[in-house]
Amino acid sequence: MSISKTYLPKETEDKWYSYWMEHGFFRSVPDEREPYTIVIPPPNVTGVLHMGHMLNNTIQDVLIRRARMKGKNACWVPGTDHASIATEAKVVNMLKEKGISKTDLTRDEFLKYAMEWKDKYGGIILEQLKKLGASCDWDRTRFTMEESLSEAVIDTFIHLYKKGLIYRGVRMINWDPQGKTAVSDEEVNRKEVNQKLYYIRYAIKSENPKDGKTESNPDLPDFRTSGLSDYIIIATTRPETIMADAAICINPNDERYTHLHEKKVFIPLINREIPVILDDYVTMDFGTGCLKVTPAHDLNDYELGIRHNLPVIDILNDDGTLNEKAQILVGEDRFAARKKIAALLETDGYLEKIEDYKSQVGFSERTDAVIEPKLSMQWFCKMAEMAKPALDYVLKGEIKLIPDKFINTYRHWMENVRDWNISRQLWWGQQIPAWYLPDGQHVVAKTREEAYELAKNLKSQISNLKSEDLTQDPDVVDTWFSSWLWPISVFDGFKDPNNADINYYYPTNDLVTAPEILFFWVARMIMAGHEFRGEAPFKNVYLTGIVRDKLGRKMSKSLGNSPDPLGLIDKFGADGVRVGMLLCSPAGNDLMFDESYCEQGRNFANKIWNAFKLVKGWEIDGSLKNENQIAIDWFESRFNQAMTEIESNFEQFRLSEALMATYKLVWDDFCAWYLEMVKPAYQQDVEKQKIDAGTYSATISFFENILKILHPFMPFLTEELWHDELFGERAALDCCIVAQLPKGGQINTRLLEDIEMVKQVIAQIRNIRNAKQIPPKEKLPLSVKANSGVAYKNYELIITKLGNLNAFGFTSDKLDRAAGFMVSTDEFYVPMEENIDPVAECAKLQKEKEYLEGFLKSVNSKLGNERFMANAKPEIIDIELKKKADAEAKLKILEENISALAC
RNA sequence: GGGAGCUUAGCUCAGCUGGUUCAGAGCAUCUGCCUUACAAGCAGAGGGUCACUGGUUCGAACCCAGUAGCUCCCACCA
Repeated sequence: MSISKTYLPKETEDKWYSYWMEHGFFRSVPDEREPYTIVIPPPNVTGVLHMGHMLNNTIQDVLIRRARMKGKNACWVPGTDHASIATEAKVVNMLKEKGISKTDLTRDEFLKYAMEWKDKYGGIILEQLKKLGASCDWDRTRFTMEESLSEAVIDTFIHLYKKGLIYRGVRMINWDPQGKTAVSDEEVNRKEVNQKLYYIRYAIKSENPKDGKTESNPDLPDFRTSGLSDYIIIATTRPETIMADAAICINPNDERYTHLHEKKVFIPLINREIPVILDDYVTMDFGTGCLKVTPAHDLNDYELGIRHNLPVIDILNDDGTLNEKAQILVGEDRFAARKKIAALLETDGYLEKIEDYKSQVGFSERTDAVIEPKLSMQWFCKMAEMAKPALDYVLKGEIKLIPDKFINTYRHWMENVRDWNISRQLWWGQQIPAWYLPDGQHVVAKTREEAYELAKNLKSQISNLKSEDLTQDPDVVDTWFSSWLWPISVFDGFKDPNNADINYYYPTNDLVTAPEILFFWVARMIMAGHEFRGEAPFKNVYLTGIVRDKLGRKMSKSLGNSPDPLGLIDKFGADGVRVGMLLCSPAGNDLMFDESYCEQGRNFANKIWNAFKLVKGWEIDGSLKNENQIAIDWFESRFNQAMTEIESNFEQFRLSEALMATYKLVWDDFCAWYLEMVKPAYQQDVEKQKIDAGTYSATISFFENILKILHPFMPFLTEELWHDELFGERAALDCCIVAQLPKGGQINTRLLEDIEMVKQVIAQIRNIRNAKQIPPKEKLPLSVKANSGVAYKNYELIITKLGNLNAFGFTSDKLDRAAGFMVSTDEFYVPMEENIDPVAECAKLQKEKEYLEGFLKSVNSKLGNERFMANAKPEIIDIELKKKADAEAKLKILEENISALAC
């Protein structure tokens, strides 16, 4: 049979994924084994796979596969999030394209469209995850808006309401005029924006009617010509809100304005009279020291308004246009109005000046619209009480954040947490289970019937209240109010709090997610875990970095700098991409992604494929003796050593280092050294090189173990090779995916050290070839003058083979006419036909000597330092003493050689 | 404005309790090789003022202080 020259991922990936599915390897049901559980951070149901998902899910899959191979009952629960704002926006757009407006539809009609749309386009992302090799238990796929999960949301709402943790209140909220919904503080991105600061004149109401402006004489004074000083100037970035002004505020200590105390002023253009109030909230040295107070459109102004009992005049519609309360520019968008009002003010002489100004403006995370502070009746969830235990889990280490630098951030947030605005003015989501009576009172209940029963018992209940008189709150809850239940709800822990699944799988083990949602999601899951199960929902939270491009920019659709993940898989194979993602993802740091990492991954897959091809081509000759025992013993030790390194890396979630340790073990130790040591030598006269049975079986066994440790990183390639007849007959269920990782074994450190020396000898021989332009095929002789304790005789075969020698001998004398080198204190000579250039040789030795002398000097100064001897740990001193002895021994030999060369 | 973190080779990063011949890895680069598994490869090599300045210490990439640059989080100065 012919084996392809390179590994061809396309021929294996779908095949093995289907095979794993068919044989139920991803399936998990509770049993007597120890569980290992991960719940996926549910991607948006309408989302498509991006690089962040690739990273995140590669990590989860590596963890889950490794747990499976360590004998645990590994369960990875997949699913999607209904993502109310994002999905509703998409559905609204889709309808708009069809010429349907959301406002023309009833709630039920809209939801029907949305559900159809979700069924058609939703969940694509889960199919994409399969291409990556994600070994989720697909039978457990959940959706945050499916019936039982929604029911959990409603039940928890009612539970928290009864407990007094959910309340309704008027609050200044972040209004997204584009999404027409409130968003939480955390969903507002503040960005610095170049703005204008408008200086506007407000006329002061005169006590004396003859002086000018009074209520009865509200004609506009002409500031341009009158030279009147009976006005004050305020600075604002939002001139379009002057019509909503309720007062002008000055600092009571501001001496410039004492004459304004108790005065009133007129709002320009509309000439509404407002008072001048005093509050030391106003900074005297900012702007003009006069602040226009607009309670309806600014949080601080709102609070000022409450303190001073000011009216709230809301001049904006929900879509950001001005309403009739503005009196002028009604119907204009807020930004258009800003420009127009500036022009009006200018025309009428109210505009003193305009300055450039930079300030922070809030943008909606979902729609990127400028957030409008707006007063609104909203539902809130009290946080302080729930935050306390959630903080303790992390501070006490019951939940570990990896990397731990996030603990500080977490603490800061939890200690300063604000109540959570959980209502959203949308239809796509779980509708708030609150019911309003015609008189405005409300009850909270799961169904209309229950609500009616409660309503009937209210004190001030209207006579003849009918069930139909109740109207349910039209809003839905924030998406996070369903996803915070995820680790519990996926196991039906609300509907059936004592079921076998939840008891077995909860708390889950590791959570892999992005630091961006540490508060949105992780913190709240911890709160919910504590509140509803009395237990943390997971033990470790691994926070991945943000995938950025080579230039360090966040990958985004608008920048177009994100590669298509499926395109990458197509190009480099899923295994190659997985390796590529991990190679550039140091724990907890952002990663600068570049395709070349995937290329490296693909090359690695190819390397393994070719190693397989080599071994596959071997034929056993039973009559041959095994002469490779040393190589076999060495690799076994090396393998066991690497296993402990890899294990330790995994324990610390250093996945990229675990991968690198594996990479080097396979590429360097196995392919470049071990296989080269044992592979049958090139023989021209023999038809086909053969191998002895002992070496063959050892190599096969090594290879199989290598496939196992590679599997979590490269599941497809390893499964493909696993089933080759090279490894013998396999039963249908004997798959790499469920193979058990080898247990660690003996590590012969002496042998490992010796082989390191041997490698150096071989490298030096190759160096001589390079330097002297000797072709690799030409065999060379080598003589050893062994001064250290290394038994080179044992390694004669290896050195002869890899150095391509024709003679390997020992000598007690230095050789002339030979290229020499040293490894540790041992001397090696490659006799040469030609004369060695004594000058060059001498220079080389002199250089080495100088280095050693310098080194020895520093060691000696340490050893001669009383304080060092007094303070350093004994083992450090021992090391220094050994350094000294080694250096001295080597120096002695060098000096002899130099004098022998007579230079 | 407040807080956290980062700065080590061209790139991405290790460097764990201050002490191995400690300045490392992978990639990239350069040189030589189409050697019978692999040119997506093999064999070698070069490459660093550990951001800067001081301090502590017998000893500092590592601890401390300051400076510069970058990143992130939080925050209501119109």
